[in-house]
Amino acid sequence: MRRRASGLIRDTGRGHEAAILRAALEAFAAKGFNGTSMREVAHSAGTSLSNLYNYFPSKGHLLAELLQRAGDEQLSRVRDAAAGGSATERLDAVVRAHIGFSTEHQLAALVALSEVRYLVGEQRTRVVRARDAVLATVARIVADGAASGEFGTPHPHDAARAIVAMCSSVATWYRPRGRLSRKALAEQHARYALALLEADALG
Amino acid sequence: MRRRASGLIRDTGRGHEAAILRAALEAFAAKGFNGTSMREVAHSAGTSLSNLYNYFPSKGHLLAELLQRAGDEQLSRVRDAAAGGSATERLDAVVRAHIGFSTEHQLAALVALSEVRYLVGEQRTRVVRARDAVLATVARIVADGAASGEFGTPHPHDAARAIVAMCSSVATWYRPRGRLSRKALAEQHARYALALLEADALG
Amino acid sequence: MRRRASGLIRDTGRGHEAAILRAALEAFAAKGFNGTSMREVAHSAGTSLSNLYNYFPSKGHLLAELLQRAGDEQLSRVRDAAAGGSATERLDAVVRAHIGFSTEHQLAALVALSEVRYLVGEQRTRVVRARDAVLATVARIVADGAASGEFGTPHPHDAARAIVAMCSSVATWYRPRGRLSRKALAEQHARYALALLEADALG
Amino acid sequence: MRRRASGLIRDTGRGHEAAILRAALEAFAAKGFNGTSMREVAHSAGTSLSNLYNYFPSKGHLLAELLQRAGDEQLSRVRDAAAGGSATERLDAVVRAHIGFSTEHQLAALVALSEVRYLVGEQRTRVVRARDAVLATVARIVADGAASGEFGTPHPHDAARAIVAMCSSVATWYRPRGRLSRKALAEQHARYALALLEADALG
DNA sequence: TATGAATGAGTTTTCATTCAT
DNA sequence: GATGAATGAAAACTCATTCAT
Repeated sequence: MRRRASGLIRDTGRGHEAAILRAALEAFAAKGFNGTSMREVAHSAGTSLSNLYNYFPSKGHLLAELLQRAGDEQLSRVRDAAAGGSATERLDAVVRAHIGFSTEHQLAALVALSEVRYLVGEQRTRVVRARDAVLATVARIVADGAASGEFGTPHPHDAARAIVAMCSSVATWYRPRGRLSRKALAEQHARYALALLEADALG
Repeated sequence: MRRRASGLIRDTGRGHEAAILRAALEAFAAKGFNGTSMREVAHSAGTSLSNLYNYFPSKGHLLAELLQRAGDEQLSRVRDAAAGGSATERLDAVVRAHIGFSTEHQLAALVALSEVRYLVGEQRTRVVRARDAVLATVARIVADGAASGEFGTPHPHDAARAIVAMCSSVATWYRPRGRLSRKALAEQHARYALALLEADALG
Repeated sequence: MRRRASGLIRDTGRGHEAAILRAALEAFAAKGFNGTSMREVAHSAGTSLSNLYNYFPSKGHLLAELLQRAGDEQLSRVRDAAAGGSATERLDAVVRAHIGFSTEHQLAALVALSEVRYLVGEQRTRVVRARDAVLATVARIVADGAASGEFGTPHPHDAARAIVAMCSSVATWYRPRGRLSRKALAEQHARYALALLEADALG
Repeated sequence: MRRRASGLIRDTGRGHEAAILRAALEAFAAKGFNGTSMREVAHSAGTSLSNLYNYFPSKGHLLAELLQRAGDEQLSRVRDAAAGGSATERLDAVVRAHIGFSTEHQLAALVALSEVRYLVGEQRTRVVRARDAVLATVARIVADGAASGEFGTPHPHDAARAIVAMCSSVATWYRPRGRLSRKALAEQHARYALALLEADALG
C-alpha cells in the first residue's frame, strides 16, 4: 500500500526503501533516535528487521539519509527564495520558504532539529553544513539590509540567528488543522522577522 | 572534591545526591536521555551503579528531578520578572530573565528543551505545565501591551510563542567565552522581542 | 581476468566455479571457516551471493570441495612418491612430496590442517581418511625401514606421526620469497626426517 | 560445584570467573573461537549470558586471557628447562617441558595453536611474542650445540622450528588414556629431537 | 546461470534494575 | 548509604539460505 509521495521520500520502485524511510522518520520524530529500535522501524515499514540492512548499513545511516534529504531540501528552498529583490523582499521570501518547509515537512524539520546530534563524522559535517548555510543565507540578507538602511537592527548577525530559531521552532508545535493556515503562518512570521529587524517597511 | 553549588543542584550533604544529579545533567545534555546509561552516570558521579538506586528509583525519576528543578527555577525567575510596571518594562524584564536562565543554567535549559519528551505521566504533566506557564506569562504581557497600545503586533499570542522560542534557542549555541556577555545577550534579545512586537518604545 | 590454473582449482569453463573456490580458499585461510561469510566469498569471487548456491549447495559443501581436492592431491603425491626403492629412498621422496605440496598449495594445506574440524558426516570421514592414508603411508615406510635395519628408531609408528607433523607445519610459516627455495626446504626436511629415524644413510 | 584447580585456571573466589574461563577453553577447543557462542560459554559456566560481560569485556578478551595464561605458562616452563647444562641436556629438558605442557594443558595448548589468529592488536602481539620466545629458546640451544659440535645438523635454526612443531602437534592427538604415558611420550620426543639434530649422544 | 530482495534464527553486546551483603 | 554480582529483556547487526524473476 503506497502512500502519497512526500517530496522528500519518493517511491523509487526499489522494494521497501521509501516505506523504511517513512517509518524511520515517524519513529524518530515520535520517540527520538535512541528511543527507536530498528525492529520498530521494520515493523512499521512492513518488512523484516534484517531486510532493513539491505537498504541502510546501519541505524545511523538511516538517520543520515533522512537528515541529508531534509537539509538539502530546506537549503534549496531557502536559497531559491533568497535569489532576487531588495533585502526586505528577500527576507520576506526566505522566512516564508522556511515556514513552508517546516510545515510541509514537519516531521523532517523536527527530526533535523533534535536528532542531528546523533550523527557522527562526515555525515554530521554535511548536515551541519547545510544548516549553517541556511543561517548564512539569512545573515547575508540581514547584513545587506542593515547596510542599505532597510533594517535598523544594531546586531545583524545575531538577529539572523534569532529569526532562524523562531522559524524552526514552528515545527515543534504546528498542527495541520490548527487555527492558522500554512500561508497565514508564513505571513505572520515574515512580519515578525521584519519587525524584529526594525525594517522600514513596517514603519 | 565538591564542585561549586550551581543553584539548581545544591549540595545537600546527602551523600552522592548532588554528584549524581550533576553527572546525569551533563550526560543527558551531551548524549541525550536514551543515549546515556546509568553506568555512565554512576561512573561520572564517582559512585557505584547500584548506589544510584538509593537516591532515585529509576532513570526516569532522575530525569524528572532535573527537569522539575529546571522548570521550577525558570518559571520562578520569569514570574518574578513579570511582576510590575508597564507591559514594555515587564516584557523587557521577562526576556532578560529567560536569557539569564538559559545562559546561567545552560545544560539544564538544553535538557529541558530536548528531553521533556521522555518524561511520562504525572512527571511529564508537571514539567509541561511549568513550561506552559512561562509561555502564558509572556502571552499575558503581550496581550496587555497590545490592549494598551504599547505593542502594535497584530497577533499577540503567536508573537509570545515566537519570543519564547527565540529565547530558549539561545541555550543551543551560547558559549560562556563567546563574543557577547550574558548581559549583552539579554539586552539584545530584549530589543529583538520588543521590536518583534512593534513596540512604541522603539519607534 | 583469469588467474593461472593452480592445479587444485582449474578453470572448468563453468562460469564462476573456479573463482568461487579460489575466493573461498583465500578467505578460509585468512579468517577461518566460521569467520568467513558467504557474502565475502561472493564478493571476492566477483559474483552475487545467491549465485554461490548455483554451484555449491551450502557453505559446508564449499569447504568440503576444497578439502577433498587438497586431501586427494596430497595423498596422490605422497603415494606416488612412496612407490619404489629402499625405505630410505621412499621416505626421502615422500617427505619431498609432502613439502612440495605444502609449499605449492600452501593455502590449501593450511586450510586442510585447521578447518577439517568443521566438516561433518561423510564429508569429514572422507577427508580424514585421506589424511590418515598419508600417515599410514609414511608409517609403512618407517616400519619397513625399521624391519630392514635401515632405521634405528625404536618407535616407528610415532616417529611417522612426528615426521608428518613436522612437514605439515611448514605450511604455517612458509613464505614464497623466503630465505629457502622450495627445493632446499624439501631437502632439508628430508634430512631431518631421516635423522629423526636414526637412518644408516646419515651415519 | 567447583572443579579441581587446573594450574592455568585457578579459583580466585571471584564469582564465576574460573568457571567461565574453563567453559570457554573447552568450547574454543571443541568448536573453535568463531564456532563458539557466548551463550554456550555462559551456559556451560552455569551463569547468565550477560554476566559474562561482568568478567570479560568481550569474547576476544576472553580468548586473550586464555591464550596469555597458556603462553606465559608454556614459556615459563620452557625457560626453566633451558637453564643449565650442556646443549644436549638442555634440549632434552626443553622438549620434555614442552611435551609436559602440551599434555598437561592439552586444551590450552590446542587452543593456543589454532586460535591465536583471532586475537588482534596488542593482545595478539603479546601472545605471539611468547610463542616466538619459545622458538628462540630452542633455537639458541640448537645453535649452541651446533657450535660446540654436539649437534651435527647443518641447519640449526630451521631444525629448531621443526622440533617445536613436532612437540606442539602432540596436543592434537594425545589422549590421556592412550598407549603411552606422558613421561614415555616426553622421552620419546626428546630422542626424536636429538636424533633430528644428529646429536653425538645418540651416536 | 545469474540476480536483488527477503527472511528467521542467531550473533555479540548493552541496558535498567535487583539482591544479598 | 554503599557495593559487586547477577539477571532478563532487548538492542544493533550478521548470517546462511531461499525465492521470484
